[in-house]
Amino acid sequence: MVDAGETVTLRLARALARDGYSVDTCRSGPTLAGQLGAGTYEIIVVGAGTADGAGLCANLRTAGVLAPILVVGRGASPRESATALDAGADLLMVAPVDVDELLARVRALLRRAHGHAVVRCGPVVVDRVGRRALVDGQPLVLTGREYTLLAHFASRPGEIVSRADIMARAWNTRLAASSNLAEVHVARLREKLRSHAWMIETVYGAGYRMRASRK
DNA sequence: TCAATTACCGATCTATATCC
DNA sequence: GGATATAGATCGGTAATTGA
Repeated sequence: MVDAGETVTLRLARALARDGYSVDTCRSGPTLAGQLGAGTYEIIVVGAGTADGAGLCANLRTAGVLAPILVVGRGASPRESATALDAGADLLMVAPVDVDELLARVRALLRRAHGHAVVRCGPVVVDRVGRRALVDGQPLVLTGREYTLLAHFASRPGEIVSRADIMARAWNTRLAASSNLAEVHVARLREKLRSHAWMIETVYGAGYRMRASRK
């Protein structure tokens, strides 16, 4: 999420995080360019406080960024809207933005970009667009962090996921590496998986591995 | 030494009650 | 009826303890 107006950004970012999204924020296009180098994003939201939203869109597209871009404008005229869309924006919303509508637009853009992306790993099914998870067809009630962790594991079955990777994905590495947050949340996730807790296997000294079936 | 578990705390959200 | 205040619930985090 790019926005120079921090108050608005924080409010929307908080709403997105509450909905289970992992959110990075930055205040300008150049800052975003640096962050894009460090990782990939499923969607980019350009806030109303950004000086040149259309220009930023154009730069992102020129740089080869394919992720959907949602631009929040300040009462944009039809001409300004057209400029932003032509520059590479996928959707334009006019501030002030209703948070529920923003979340719905984000989901819609992700649907358009990915289709109904469903990740399956044995009895676990993760709907990445609907942000739901099922085990043996039964819905799992997960918090945002727990969902992020499960989706991350499920998309890498059989692959060792290090704690550093977990921290980077779910916490954007903003916390100290000495924190045992990953352990705590994995434990909570296992608790909710109940009889399927075996699916998250500890790889001593390396991290965790998601297994689709018992050995 | 590393990983798992548990208890506890603070921040935030939500539902309900009260007041104007 | 709408706005505001309050209490309880929930979530995310830290720290301490235990076990392999």
